[in-house]
Amino acid sequence: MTREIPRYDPAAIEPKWQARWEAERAFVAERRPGKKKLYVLDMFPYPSGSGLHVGHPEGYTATDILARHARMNDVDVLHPMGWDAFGLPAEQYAIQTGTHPAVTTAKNVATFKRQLKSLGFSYDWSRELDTTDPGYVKWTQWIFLRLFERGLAYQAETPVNWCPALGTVLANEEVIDGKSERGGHPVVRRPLRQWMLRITAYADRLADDLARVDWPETKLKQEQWIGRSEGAEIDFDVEGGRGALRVYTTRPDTLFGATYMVVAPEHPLVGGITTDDARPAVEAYQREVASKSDMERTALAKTKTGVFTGAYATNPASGARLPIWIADFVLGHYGTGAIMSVPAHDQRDFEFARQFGLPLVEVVSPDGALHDASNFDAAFTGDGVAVRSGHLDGLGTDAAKAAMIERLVADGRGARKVNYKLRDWLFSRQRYWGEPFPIYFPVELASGASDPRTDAHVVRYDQPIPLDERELPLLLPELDDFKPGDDPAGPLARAKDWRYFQRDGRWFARETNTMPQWAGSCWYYLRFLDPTNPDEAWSREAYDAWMPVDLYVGGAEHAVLHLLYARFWHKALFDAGYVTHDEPFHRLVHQGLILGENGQKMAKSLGNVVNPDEVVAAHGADSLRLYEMFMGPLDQVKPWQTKGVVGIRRFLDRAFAVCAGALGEHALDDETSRLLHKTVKKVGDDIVALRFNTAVSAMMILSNRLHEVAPIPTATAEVFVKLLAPFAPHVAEELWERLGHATLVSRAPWPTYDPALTVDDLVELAVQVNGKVRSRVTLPRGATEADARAAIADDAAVRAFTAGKIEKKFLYVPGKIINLVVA
RNA sequence: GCCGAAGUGGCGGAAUGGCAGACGCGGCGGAUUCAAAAUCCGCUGUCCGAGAGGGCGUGUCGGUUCGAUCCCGACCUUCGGCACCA
Repeated sequence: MTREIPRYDPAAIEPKWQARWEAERAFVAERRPGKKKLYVLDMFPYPSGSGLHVGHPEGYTATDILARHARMNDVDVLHPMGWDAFGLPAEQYAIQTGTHPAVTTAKNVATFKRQLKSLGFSYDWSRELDTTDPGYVKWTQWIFLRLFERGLAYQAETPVNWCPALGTVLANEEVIDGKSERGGHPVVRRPLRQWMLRITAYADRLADDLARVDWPETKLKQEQWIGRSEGAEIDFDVEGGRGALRVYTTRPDTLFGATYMVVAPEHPLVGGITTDDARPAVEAYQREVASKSDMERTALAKTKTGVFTGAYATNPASGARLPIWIADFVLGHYGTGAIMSVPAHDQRDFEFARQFGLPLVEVVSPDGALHDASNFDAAFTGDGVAVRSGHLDGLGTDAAKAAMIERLVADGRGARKVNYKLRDWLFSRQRYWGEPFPIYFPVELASGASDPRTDAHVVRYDQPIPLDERELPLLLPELDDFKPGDDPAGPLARAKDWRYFQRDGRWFARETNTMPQWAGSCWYYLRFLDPTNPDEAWSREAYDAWMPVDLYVGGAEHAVLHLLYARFWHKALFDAGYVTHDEPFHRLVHQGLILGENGQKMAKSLGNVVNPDEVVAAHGADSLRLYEMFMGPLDQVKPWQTKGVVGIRRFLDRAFAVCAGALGEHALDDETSRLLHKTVKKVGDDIVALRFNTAVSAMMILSNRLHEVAPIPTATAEVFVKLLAPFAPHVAEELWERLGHATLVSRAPWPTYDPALTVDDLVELAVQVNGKVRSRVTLPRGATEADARAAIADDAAVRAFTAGKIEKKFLYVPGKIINLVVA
C-alpha cells in the first residue's frame, strides 16, 4: 500500500508557523518560581540600509537553537532583540538628502525586523527596544548622570582631528597624511573641549576580573588593550635649579646606565629648560610634531628624530650629566611624558643613541662579565646580572629592580608606579544623531545684552550642571539641516531655541555635543530585563530574575571597544548599587566571519554578497538556518557555498518525507533503536556545547537510516521531529501537526534517551601489530584481556605479521584497540 | 616586531592519545525516464597491483609513547589583534 506523501514546501509552511507563534505568544519570557533561567543574548544590530546579510543569522541561529532547546527543557528563557539605531550612516544620508535620520532609521528597522521574523527566530518581540526611542534615551541619560555624579564623567581640552572644510571632527582612521580621507582636505590637530569618561579608574578591575568570566581569546585582547605595566617613577634634577624631571620606567635596575633623557615635545617643562641657543630648533620641531596625527607620529619603521634642548639633568644614581632631548617617539600622554634613556638595554633608546652619537653603558650583563656596549648590534633587553651599578652589582634583574626602588624611596627620589596604555574614553561627538548630554551651563551675557540667542555671551563650560532627573529625557531638537557647523560645537549649536533657555531669570546653555554610538549599546542588556518600565531603568525584581547574561554571542570586531565599555559601565553601576554582579556577561562567544564563495570577505565591491532573502525564497528559512550551522564550528571563519544549501535542502526533503510517512506502532530494529538513542544524546550534548555542525551531521545520519527502514513508527518520528525543532522550527512544527498534535513542538518536552542504548553491546576493535591495523575483531563490551587474546589467537591476518617473532607486549584497551608489539 | 588562532581529500569539514577523512558538496557508475530534471542505489585520499592485498598520507623537521591529526620543541605559511606605551 502506498500513501500520498505531501511535498515539503517551505514557502507555504514558514509564514503559517510564524503567525501561529505570534498568535500564541509562544516566546514571551516569563519567570516561574523554582525554574532554571537562561538569558541568551545576541549583539543587537545597527539597522543599516542594506538589510541583513548572511553573517547576521549565523550567531542569531546559534542563540535561537540554544533558546529553543532550553524552553523544551522547561527552562525560563530571555531571548530579546533590539536596535542600535543611533549612528553615522543615517546622519550622513540626512546631510545629503534632508531626510530626517529618524525616518531612515524607522524604515531600516522595519526591513531588519521583517527579515529576522522571516527566519523564525524565537525572540520575545514584546521586549524589542530601540536606542533612539525617547523611553530608552531617558535612561541612557540617567546612567550618564550617575557617572557624572560619581566623578566618572568630566570635561577636558583634548587634541582632536578637526577638518575645517568638512566642518567636523574626524577619527584617527579617517585622517591620511594629514588630510581627510574623504575629499583630501587639510586636518588640523586642535584642542577642543570634550567629555571624557574615566575608564582608567577601572583599569585594574577591568583587567583582573577577566579571570572570572568564560570568554575566548578576547580576554587577552582586552588585557593587552588595558596594557598594565609595573615600574617606578624617578625624579632627575635639571641643572641650574630649573626643577626636576620625573620619568617612568619599568627598568629602574638600569638607572646607572641612563646616559641621556628624552621628553615629549609637548611636555610642559620644555619651554622652561630649553636654552636660548637651542630654542629656535626646539620650537621648529614642536611645530612640526603638532601638525601630525597620532597615526603619523607613531608610523612604523621610521627613523628616530629629535632635538637637543641644551639642558642637562643629573643621574641620581651615578651622578652623570645627562643631556635632555625632545623626540616624538616619547608620548606626552603615557607615563610622565619623559623617559630616562638606557641605550644599552632598550632598543628604541639604542636606535636613538646611534642616530645622534650618544654614549652607551652596559649595566645588565647576560653572563655577569663586563662587555663594551659601544660595539653592541642591538640593545640587550633581557634579564641578567647588574654590573657597573654600585650597590646593585651582582643582583639579578628582579632583585635589582626591587633594591633600586627601595633606595629611591628612601632617598625621596622615586616610587613604585603602575601605568596603563588604556586612556580615558573620549565620549563626545560633534554630531546630531546621538543622545544629547543631560548637562547645561550658565551663560554670562555681555553688558547690556539680554538674549544669548542674538547677543554676545560666554558659556561657562567650567560650571556644568546636571539636568534634573524629572526633566529626562532631553530630546533632540528638530532640524532641517544636519550638516556639521563651521564651528566645532556641532549642529545642535544652531538650534538656538533648544540650546538656550531661561530659568529664574537667568540664561543657560545646553551641551551641544552628543554621545557616541557606544552609549546605547553599553547597557541595552539591562533594559531588556524591564523594557517598558517608565519609572526605573530596570526593576530590582527583573534584574534578579534574569541577570547575569548567561551567553552573549556576537562578532569579534567588538572584542575590545563595546565589550570593554559595557563592562566599565556595569562596574560603575555595581559600585553605585544598581546591579549586583560585577561582570555582566558570564560567557561570551564570537561567531566566525562568513566569507564569500571566493574565500574573500563579503563586500558589495567584490560582488560576492549573499542576500538571506534569496536563500529563504529558494530553499526556506529552515535550510538557511541549518546550513549556517552545518558549515563548520560556530567560532570559525568559513566560506559560503551555495551548493551546500542544496545538500541541506535534500536532507529536509528526505526528513519531511520520512516523518510525514510515519505510521504504526511497530518496534524499530535494535540497531536503528540504538542509533536513535545515541542521536538524542549527541544532539542534546552538542547543542549545549555549541557544536551545531556535528549535531546537524548526527541528524543527517539518523535521517538516512530512518529512510532505509521506512515506514517508521509514529513515536520514532516524534522523537526525530523534536530533535529537529530547535534547528528547523518551521518544518518541525508542520510535521508535529501532521503527527496529530494540536500544540506546538516548540513547547514540547525535549526527548530523553536510555543511556544503556547509547553504547553497543558488541564492539568492533581494530587489531594492530606494531601499531598498524592488520585485522578486526568483534568483542562484547566487557571483554577481558584474556577474551581479547583468545579472539585473535587464530587470526590469520595477525599471524602473518607475528609469525616467527617474539611478543614483547600485548595491549588491550577495552572498547578501543588491541595492539600486539612483536620483534 | 610582539600577542593570539589555525594549517586534514577536488571543496566545507569530522575524529582531539586508539581503525584518519564521519556528514555534506562535487565527481564517477547504475536504476527510473522517450529524454532530461528530480529521486533512488553504489563507488569516490593517494600510489603499486588483474586481484587478494600492500606502501604512503593530517604544513615541515625533531621528540615523548606500544600507538600522535591530537601532547612537547623548533621552523614555515595563512588569518586576526596590537604596534616607538619606556
